[in-house]
Amino acid sequence: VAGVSQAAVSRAFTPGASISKATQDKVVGAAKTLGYRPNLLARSLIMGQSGIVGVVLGDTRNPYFISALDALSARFSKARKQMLVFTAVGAAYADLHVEDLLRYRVDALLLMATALSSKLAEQCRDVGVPVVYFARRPQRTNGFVSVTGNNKEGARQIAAHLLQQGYRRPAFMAGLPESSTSRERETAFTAYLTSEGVPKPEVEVGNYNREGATLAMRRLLMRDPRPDSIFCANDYMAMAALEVARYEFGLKIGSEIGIAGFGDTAGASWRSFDLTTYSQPVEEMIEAVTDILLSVPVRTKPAHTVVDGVLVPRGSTRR
Amino acid sequence: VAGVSQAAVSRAFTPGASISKATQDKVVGAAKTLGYRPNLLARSLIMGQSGIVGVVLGDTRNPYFISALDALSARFSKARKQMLVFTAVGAAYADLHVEDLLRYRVDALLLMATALSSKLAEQCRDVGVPVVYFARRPQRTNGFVSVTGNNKEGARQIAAHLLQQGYRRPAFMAGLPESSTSRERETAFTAYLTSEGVPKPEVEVGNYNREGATLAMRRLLMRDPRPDSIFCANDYMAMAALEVARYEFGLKIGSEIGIAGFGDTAGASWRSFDLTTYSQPVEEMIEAVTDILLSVPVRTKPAHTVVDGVLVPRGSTRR
DNA sequence: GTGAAAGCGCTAACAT
DNA sequence: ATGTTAGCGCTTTCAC
Repeated sequence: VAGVSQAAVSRAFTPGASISKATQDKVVGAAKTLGYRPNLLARSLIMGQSGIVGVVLGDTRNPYFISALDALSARFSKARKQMLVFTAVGAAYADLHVEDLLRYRVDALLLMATALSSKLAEQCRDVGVPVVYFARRPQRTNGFVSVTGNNKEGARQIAAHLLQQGYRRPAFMAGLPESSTSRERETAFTAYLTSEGVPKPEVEVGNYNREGATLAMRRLLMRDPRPDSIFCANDYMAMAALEVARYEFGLKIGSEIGIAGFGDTAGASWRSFDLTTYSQPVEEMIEAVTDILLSVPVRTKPAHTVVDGVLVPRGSTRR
Repeated sequence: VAGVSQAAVSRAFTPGASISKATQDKVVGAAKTLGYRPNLLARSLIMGQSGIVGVVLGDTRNPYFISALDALSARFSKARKQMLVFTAVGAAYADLHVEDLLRYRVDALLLMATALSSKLAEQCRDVGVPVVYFARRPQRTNGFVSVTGNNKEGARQIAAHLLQQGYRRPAFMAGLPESSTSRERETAFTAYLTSEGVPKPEVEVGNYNREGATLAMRRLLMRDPRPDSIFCANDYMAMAALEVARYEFGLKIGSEIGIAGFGDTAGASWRSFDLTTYSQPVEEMIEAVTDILLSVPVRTKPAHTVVDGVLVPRGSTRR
């Protein structure tokens, strides 16, 4: 090295360490000329924590999760945390990727729009790796943490809005039938309708993707009697549904068929869609996630954070 | 441990190591009951390579890069490589994030739709970390590798297509003026037009985002004489431009105004847009990237890989 | 085919 | 405020 001991170098790169300005400058100067950078892998080894959070992203088509990733990256880079990212689209469970992430000794796991088998989830807990679910809830609640939008309230408000606009035969397009998100939205939607004396809505499954939503919408519009409005479990499917109604069935959106989504995702506000929806505030939700993740040792936060959104009425449900 | 030495355990988890089936089974069995997983951080320390590739994503709004990330993740998880991901939207350079990535001893760097200051780029080379540019080209070509779509050929074909459809006053909407991608598309577009005796196209800058594209489109459509067709530097801006023309200016897309994009990104084929574009085959481009990244020590690949696309004519330029 | 010992680059406790 | 020493969990010669 250039003049000092190994330990001094370590201290020079540790923010609150006891070191004199003089030696600190010497070390930093030498580092600059040598192109030296502390090896954080080695630091992780001894410190027992890596500064890395594992992220598994289950749905990349939906721009909502991308903006969430974006917000997450911004917050993490401020906190000097890194993200080890996987996208696990097709797979039902994120297990495979999580197995790898665990080997890299991630400090925590964030599951966005995906779930974990309960076996592996328990293993994570045993190893002491906290697991946070984003926009999804774990099957068993024991000791896992989740951050979601307000699915129940949102679905309720959409239902109320549809009835108030004069729609009498609302239908529901589900996402992935096994996802907690879709189920919660469906249940609350149906509950409100029946409480108002409206018959149980027709349901088709769109699998949260475009092709599924297109097929599901065709099936819904060919039913007899035809639904006069559709609540789709997310905006992404709603946009596909809207195009089917407009371009394949020649329906006037709003007056002849009402369409609502969920999330107020990028695209919903575009003129081509002008989609009624219930917002899921990304920034707020990500803040809740990072609050949990960055205070890893502490666990004072409530197990399930539900972030309220707001009804965003637009042209797609205007009669 | 459960019966054997430390070295044996290591060999049990190293695919091609010399170990008997019997001890291997013993070790794996013990590992399972203990919940043991090899610590890849420690392995990285001694092996001198981490198995991690640093990815900096410069444009998350454009779904093209998301699908690229998706494809990348799929290929990497097969090769048991990890991705340390940052999104660096606002920033002109990815330097800040790269600095952090270097400390984690990433084996390679992938810059998607973003660039690096030449100072840091040189440092990467000095440390022996290969830098791959995706959909962007480095300023200085020395020893850096890039994978791009065929910007020149694509822009040329778009220009030819517009003229052939009978448009006589094409304009260009640039992305980020400093990005190589936008510049290449503009240059080739202009070159073809002038070679055909058409006056130099009007140009406005849309900054690759929706707000910028909306403003740029308004400016273009208020020019006198008004352009009769617009080539936008990517699909994402083209979709915004199309909505401005259709909903704000009441123009019939295709007959009254031609609009073309670049990339054949998600959304371009939707009925609402039906956008003429030149494709950038994600899978092929990502394959080129992974070929380079996964053969790290070797460097036989050409420095700049250009992946051909194909003209996708759609309704937005049909007169 | 297996075990012993050394060392990857760092931090932490202790001594100075 | 600084240097010394030990050790984080692994892979790797080198014996056996």
